[in-house]
Amino acid sequence: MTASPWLDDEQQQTWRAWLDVNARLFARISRELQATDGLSLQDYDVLVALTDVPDGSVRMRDLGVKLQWEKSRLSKHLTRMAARGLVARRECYDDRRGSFVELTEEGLAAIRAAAPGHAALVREVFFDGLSGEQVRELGRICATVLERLGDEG
Amino acid sequence: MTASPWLDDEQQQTWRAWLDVNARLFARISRELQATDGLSLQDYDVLVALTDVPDGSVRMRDLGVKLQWEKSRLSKHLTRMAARGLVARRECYDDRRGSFVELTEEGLAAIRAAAPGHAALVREVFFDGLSGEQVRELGRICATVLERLGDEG
DNA sequence: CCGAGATGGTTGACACATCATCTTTGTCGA
DNA sequence: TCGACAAAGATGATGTGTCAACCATCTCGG
Repeated sequence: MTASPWLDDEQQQTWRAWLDVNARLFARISRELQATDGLSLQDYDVLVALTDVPDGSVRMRDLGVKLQWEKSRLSKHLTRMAARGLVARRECYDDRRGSFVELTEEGLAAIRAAAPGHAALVREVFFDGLSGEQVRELGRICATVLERLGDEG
Repeated sequence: MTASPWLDDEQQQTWRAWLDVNARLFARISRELQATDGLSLQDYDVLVALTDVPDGSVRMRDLGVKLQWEKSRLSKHLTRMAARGLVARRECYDDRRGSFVELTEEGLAAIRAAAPGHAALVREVFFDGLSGEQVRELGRICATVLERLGDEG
């Protein structure tokens, strides 16, 4: 903290490239997913999280932890998804404050339809240009930064 | 396209880590900037773009190209920023459809106040954990992906 | 058992992004 | 020069994220 706070040229350049890649990657994938499957990237994340558990049913609270979403964000997004029939809410009898979210038939169909195209796109724009060693290095880099960000985001 | 569209385990893991890093990094930096300087990351980007030019005055159109923002996004954001006194609009006499945006004293003061802390935070959570070689490799990776994304985002 | 505080979830106000559409103005070829 | 088309920017509708406040319920120490 005593030294200059500034980034050197190389860092500056890398940082801008990082931001740029992310913005474009996100925009591209998100637009594609919306156009071909009618899902937002956030819908996709929720559906994936729900298919990750055996019976497709999770407590809101746990879903929030898993996705690292604020509770109000989760609540509102699920309301919208429920209105579209992709998920359903179920009461929680153990803890009457709580509630479960479960995958509907429609939601399952949607994620099944979207997943292959999504994965293919990610490969096409991201992984197909990188060597195995680059992918490993990138994995290490991300792990390092995640560590520095701490357990709380 | 004939092969399986899926990602292998290593790719899967790296992809999730990448998404996670981005979400958290963005959240952290954005929250910090808002809390300490009252600026959103988007405000910051606009102000940086304006300080990049000698007289702190740019055509909307050029600003849009530089930031890669949709024109309506730019228009609305600048309206909000102008209402807060960070920027001002000026007429364009060459092309009467157009308009200029210029940095105000307040805007300049805001970016000057915010920049050091922002840069320090980026270094702290991002670069300080990485070796020079990792930074260079990351730069190459970003460049590759940017290329694959094409000139249009 | 009770009351203070923590927790789960929803809601309202507002910041922000996107899409479609509109107005004004510029451009360029017939 | 005029008329079609493109470009610059603003705007309204809608979807989404954040923050703060809220209600209901749970938990736990006294």
